[in-house]
Amino acid sequence: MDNPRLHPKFISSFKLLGKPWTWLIICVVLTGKRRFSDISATIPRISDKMLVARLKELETAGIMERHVYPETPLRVEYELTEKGRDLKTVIDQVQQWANTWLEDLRFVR
Amino acid sequence: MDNPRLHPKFISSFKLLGKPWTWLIICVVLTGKRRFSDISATIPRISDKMLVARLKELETAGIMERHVYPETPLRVEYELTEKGRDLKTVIDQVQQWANTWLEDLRFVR
DNA sequence: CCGCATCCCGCACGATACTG
DNA sequence: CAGTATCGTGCGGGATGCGG
Repeated sequence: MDNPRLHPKFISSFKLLGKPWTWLIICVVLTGKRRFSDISATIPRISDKMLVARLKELETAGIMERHVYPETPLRVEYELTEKGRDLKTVIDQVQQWANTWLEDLRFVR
Repeated sequence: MDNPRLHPKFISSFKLLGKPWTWLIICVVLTGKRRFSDISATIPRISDKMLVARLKELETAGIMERHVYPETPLRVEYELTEKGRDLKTVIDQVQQWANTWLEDLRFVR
């Protein structure tokens, strides 16, 4: 049996989606615009530095949009593009798989 | 609007599936039993060390099975469990998303 | 205060060589 | 062939600083 080829697009998508936190960030913003501090508070133990880095990557990839409102205090909101919202189908599948196969190990490392 | 809660099972699954190479490894073994060297050759630039580490993790998680045939030369084959094969739906969704939205950027970093 | 940059440090990761 | 051992390096985590 021949080995399968890994499609370049598939490899590319995991260079982005395979990184830590990325999925959780998308999952949080999936339900609507979120402020930086909202995302930070919703995802346990993510550092500001990582959150900034991942958000920038997602923005560059055309998955996330960044809106700045120059108020005081400064307000920045993040929103998924259509490309990003299309990832909901993927996330739904992961959720379903997790519900089927994973015990509720709340504190796994 | 309230922030969504991140379901513990979803967070748990990300701890495994969010690691580098994991998805590509699953993708390779998805089509049938594979030897260590097959997986290594199919995935570009993965180190033996990482491949061993990820395979062990997947085995511990009940996603991958390891079969040893004590021949000479030694033959070891890896195979997905039902739990692992169920991830095909997720991978199919990612493939579809990639086909829709990604340019064929073969050499993106 | 909020969003983000900078600094330092430890650990995961990468490359290479070696073993049963 | 299927892994181990070893050594460097770069990325991620945590604390702190800083502009607006």
